[in-house]
Amino acid sequence: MKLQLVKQAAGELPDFLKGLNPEQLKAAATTEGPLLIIAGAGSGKTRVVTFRIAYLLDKGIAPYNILALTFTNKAAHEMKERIATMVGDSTSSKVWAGTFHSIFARILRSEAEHLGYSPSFSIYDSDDSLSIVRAVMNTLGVSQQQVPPQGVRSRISSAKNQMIGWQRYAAEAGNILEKQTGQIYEEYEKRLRLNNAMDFDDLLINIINLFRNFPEILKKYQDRFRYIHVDEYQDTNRAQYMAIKMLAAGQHGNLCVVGDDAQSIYKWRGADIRNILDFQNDYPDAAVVRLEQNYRSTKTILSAADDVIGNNRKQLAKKLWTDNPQGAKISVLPARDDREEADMILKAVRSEMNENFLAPKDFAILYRTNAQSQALEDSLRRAAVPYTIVGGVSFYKRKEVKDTVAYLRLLVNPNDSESLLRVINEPPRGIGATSIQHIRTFADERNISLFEAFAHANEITTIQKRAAVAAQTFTQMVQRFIDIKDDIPPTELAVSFMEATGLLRMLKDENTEESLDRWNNVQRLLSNIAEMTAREENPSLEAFLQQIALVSDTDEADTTKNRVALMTMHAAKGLEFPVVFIAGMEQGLFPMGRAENNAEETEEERRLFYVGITRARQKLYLSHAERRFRFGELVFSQPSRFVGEIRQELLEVKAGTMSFQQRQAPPKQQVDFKAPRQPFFDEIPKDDFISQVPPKQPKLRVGIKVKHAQFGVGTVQGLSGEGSKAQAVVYFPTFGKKHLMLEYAKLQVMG
DNA sequence: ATCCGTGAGCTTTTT
DNA sequence: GCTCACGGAT
Repeated sequence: MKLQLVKQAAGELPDFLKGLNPEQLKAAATTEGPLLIIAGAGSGKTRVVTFRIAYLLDKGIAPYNILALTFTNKAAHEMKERIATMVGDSTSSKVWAGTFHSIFARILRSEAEHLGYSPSFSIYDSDDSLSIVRAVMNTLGVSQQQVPPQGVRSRISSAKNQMIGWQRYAAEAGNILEKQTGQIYEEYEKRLRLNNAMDFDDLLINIINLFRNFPEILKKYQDRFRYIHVDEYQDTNRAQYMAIKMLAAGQHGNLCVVGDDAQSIYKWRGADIRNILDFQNDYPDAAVVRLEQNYRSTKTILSAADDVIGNNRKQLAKKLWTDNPQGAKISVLPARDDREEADMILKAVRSEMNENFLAPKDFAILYRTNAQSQALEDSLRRAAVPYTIVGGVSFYKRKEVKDTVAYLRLLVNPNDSESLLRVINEPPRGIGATSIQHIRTFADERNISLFEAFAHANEITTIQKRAAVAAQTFTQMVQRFIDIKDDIPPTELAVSFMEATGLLRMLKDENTEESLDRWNNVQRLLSNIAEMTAREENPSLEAFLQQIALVSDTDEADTTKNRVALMTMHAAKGLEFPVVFIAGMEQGLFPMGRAENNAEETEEERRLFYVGITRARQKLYLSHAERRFRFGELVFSQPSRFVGEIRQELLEVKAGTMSFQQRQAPPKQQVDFKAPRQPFFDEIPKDDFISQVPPKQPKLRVGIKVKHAQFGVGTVQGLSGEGSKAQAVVYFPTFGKKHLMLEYAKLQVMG
């Protein structure tokens, strides 16, 4: 009966939908009204959503009537690409597909004036917002020693995600800490406003404010977005939930959400799993489709995932199954320490490559924290196995890149005082903290922006003439570029502006390996602008800045290259690999220490493990170390309880130097912390070690070559003073003559 | 203003 | 083990 219905429907459906299974087909073809797709790991979720959109287009729905919201740029790109292969580039590119933040930023930019922002508002990332919190704390006289700024920032952010403004936050503040946070919150918000800037949270909140206060604008977007898709719905927070609800409340309101409650791993960032659990309450007439057939993994891997997630309580009913073969058992690799763990993984990679004809790109090594990548990298590098780190320290977080971005922001948004302060002494312009303080007071008194105050520095009696001249010279330089901003192409503008700032010159003149690296990074950013100019229809510096504010390195990871991928399990969501390693399966690390005694957090960690397991198609390895370096200290730990949640017959322990059984049975000899420690790694013989300690005072003479940490190699030209007053005059080819205090400057005598 | 050493905090995870 | 703010010294 049901099958017949499907068949009937299928008769009218375009051919390309025929490759779908009945559930997938239902999900793709139910285009009207609210729809909840509960999509288990590896059940073809992305495929279904892209087919659904292709189907809508095929039915004649205009591409700009379709909205698809994702969490990462990567997911959005992938979706667009897949749609493009089905309907062509020109149609696909008109579909509104992007991250919450980028789509909302785009809308906000065209509606900015309604909310009192200018369209060229700056977008602050979490580092920027942290430094504003710090600055605010300084002006309010709150000690950063007593109140960690990081904590303040996260309290503010989580308040914003729950749409609690500073007024309400302050009113409801119970303890001193909250009252203090409330004050900082207020000042923080005011400063962002003055700077014509939004943080990530504002991009969501301001959309809601816009829709709330301007019904006609809301209606415009409700009419535009007739078909709304939300990916990873389980990860939406309160604000995202509200925004979606408002958009879908219009006369069209065809809302399709896709998610898997078992893969909710962003609670810490404000994700509210209730949003998906309660979808059917919010939309009583919602259709529900469960995608339960897994096309990705072996039976073994799926059973393990099932064993693990079964220990969580709150779940939507679903049962994943697969037609795939049973597959190999899951290997457990017990190691003595993190280095041995890395070596065991390396060994396994090599033998898998040889035995199963796999290439580096078929492997992923996943871990809980980025810090774990170090040992793994070392191992792979030594063995010359090509690898790539996904995520990690972002290109856009490097100082010189942030400085360049700040310069460019200043160009499009001179009100952006944070950016001004960031770059004012980069290169040094002789405007010190005291002068800046006075200029700031001047700005506050006249209620003008810091930039304007800088421009009128000559009227400020409290600062030195030299500083005033420097301040004005700087603003005049920036102003010259602001004046021609719209008359010349963005790339040309950016390049000549950056030349004029002196930043490039400074880096070049420093002429060290690091500074040339930095110079290159600035150039790379500039060439990104050129790239965008070539790609976009009407390129602008504003658009470029908005775009880079919202991309992460995870999005840029080049998976096309044939390399072993290293990343956190969070970064791995949505990906799949034939062979997956999960490293660091230890109590205190995974689950994290703080989660161990907290049921909810343990459940979230468990979901993260579930995500990790289900990335694997054919083979899964779990490794753990008995001890590892954390915070520069050797830490001992037990194997993770999560490993024990997988039924024994699915596991196979690869004996390392010690067998798993030995450590699982209560060891006869508990590790005695007072006992002399086992030699760790290849211990350095004592004599060698001592000989490496440099003598307290290097024996310097005139004419000898020395090495300085910053200036490099130079020649000693003179010596003076004794004991703590001892000084040397050293000539460095690239830096010239330097007077150095021997007590501080650690000079190495060159052999 | 700039350079250096010190000590605290950091490691969850990201748009 | 690393990074960053801070303080002391020049």
